[in-house]
Parts: sequence; structure tokens; C-alpha cells
Amino acid sequence: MSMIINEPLPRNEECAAALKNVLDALSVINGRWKLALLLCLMQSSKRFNEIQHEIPGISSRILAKELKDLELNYFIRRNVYPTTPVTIIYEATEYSRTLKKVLGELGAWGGLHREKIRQSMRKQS
Amino acid sequence: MSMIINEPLPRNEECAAALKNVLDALSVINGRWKLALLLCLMQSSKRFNEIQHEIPGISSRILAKELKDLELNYFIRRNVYPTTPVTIIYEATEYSRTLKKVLGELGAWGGLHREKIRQSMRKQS
DNA sequence: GGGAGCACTTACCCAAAGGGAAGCGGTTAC
DNA sequence: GTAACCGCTTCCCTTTGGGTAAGTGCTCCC
Repeated sequence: MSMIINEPLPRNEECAAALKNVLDALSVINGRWKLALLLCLMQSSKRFNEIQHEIPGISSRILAKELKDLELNYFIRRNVYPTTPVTIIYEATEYSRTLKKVLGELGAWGGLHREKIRQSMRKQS
Repeated sequence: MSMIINEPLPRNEECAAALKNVLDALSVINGRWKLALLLCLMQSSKRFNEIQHEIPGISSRILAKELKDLELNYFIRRNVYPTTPVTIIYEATEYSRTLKKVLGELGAWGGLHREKIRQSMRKQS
């Protein structure tokens, strides 16, 4: 018999790893706007004002900050075209597309959840 | 002011709907801890101190607040057993399990992202 | 009876997130 | 000339998140 010195079970380690993964993911794509911005830019490249128009409720200040943050983390690229005046187009990188499934599931769940809330409100009335 | 009264294309509407879904989802499961807590409790029902021990970095104050919030939104149940002293077990509801896929994808992405970061750090050195 | 553990709560304080309004330097339209 | 648009930036403010530390009422253990 081999000596098993109270190793945590593999099952537990798996759980801990999954937890760590989720925690890590959340630390990168935290905040109210990042995922929505990425989805918006994955649908098509856009200019500053177009994004602001498309995402209801975001202020220019926050938008600028989030875009900078996403660029620093290589999720988007800021392309400057030397037209007059300069045109600036934000574009999702290939790496940001690794989040596609996450966004898909999150969107699906969001729809489901809204439906559930609507139903529970109907019951109450 | 040019008046171009273009109907948004159906494609655009789809995009807008997807965006709204994601935005809605984020408004419910926002914050650093909620998804991690749900994952933790979906793995198995636990007591307060067990959760605190399992999630590195969370303080009792925040844990209590988040648990209350999740209970209010029917993601978890707080079961009180009349032992002496009382035993309190937090349990994920069936509804919270609708987030399983989201958590799966998020965890998978978190692992992938950590790997990518590690590689880019290795390159730099 | 002293200490420790459970499940929190309370008080205090700090930092980050985020909202609103205004401005700025450039250009184009009237 | 002036108004408006673009892509921001700056200032100021409130809200929220979160850390520390202490306390509470209960019970079990030595």
C-alpha cells in the first residue's frame, strides 16, 4: 500500500482549479461594460461615437477609459486613418474572439433570465 | 442636420438584442464574487466558514452581503437546521444551475487566458 | 471560567467605479 | 463667423466595493 498522506482528493483540486479559473477570468473582464464593448466590436469595427450610440447608458469618459483598458490588454486595436480629419476605428482582435463562447452563453442566459423575471412579475400582478 | 431615416436592418436588431442580453446578464451577476460563489456552491452546499475558506481573499463582511444578495435573487437558499448550535447551509438553487454553461465557458477561458499570459511573460524574459 | 468556534453584524475608513457637465482642438457645413 | 461634429479629456461628485477590527450570542471543550 502506498502512503497517502492526506492528499486533498483530485475532485477537490478540480473544483479549486475551476474556481481559480473563474476568478482569474473575472479579474480581467470585470466591470459593467467590457464584455458588452467587446461584443459590440466583434459584431463590427466601429468609431468612438458609434460605439457610444450603440451602448445605451455609457458615458464618453467611461467609454474612453474602457477602450484604453481593452487596448492595453490586446482585446481591441485602435486604428488611426490619416484622413482629414483623422478617422479612428476600433477593432476587435483575434484574441478577443476567444471570448465568443462566453459571450454566447452569457447572452443566452441573459435572455432566459429576462424572460423569467417577466413571468414572475406577471404572476405577482 | 441630414435626415436619413434608415430603419435598422434585421441584422442590426439581432446584434442589439444580443447586446441587451449581455448587458442584462451583467447587471444581475455583476461584481467580483457572485459567479465564483455560485460555482463554489454548485459544487456542493456549504457553510459560511467553509465558503470563506474556499474563496481566497473574500472577507466575512463581503461574503455575508453577497450571500444575502444571491438569496434575494433566488440563486441560493439559506437552510437553517435546528441543531445546537444552529447549522446554516447555503445551497445553490436549480435556477442557479442555468448558469452552468456560462461558468463552464468562463472557467475554460480563464484557464486559456492564464496560459497566454504566462507564455507572453516567458517571451519577455 | 477561559478560550475557541460559528455566523455573522457593526463601525470606520479608503479606493475604485462611474455619472454629468464642460471644454478643447481640429474640421466641415451653412 | 458660427454652429456642429469628432474624439476625446478634465473636473467634480456620488455610489459602490471592500479591508480591518471589534463585538455578539450562542455552545462546546478543557
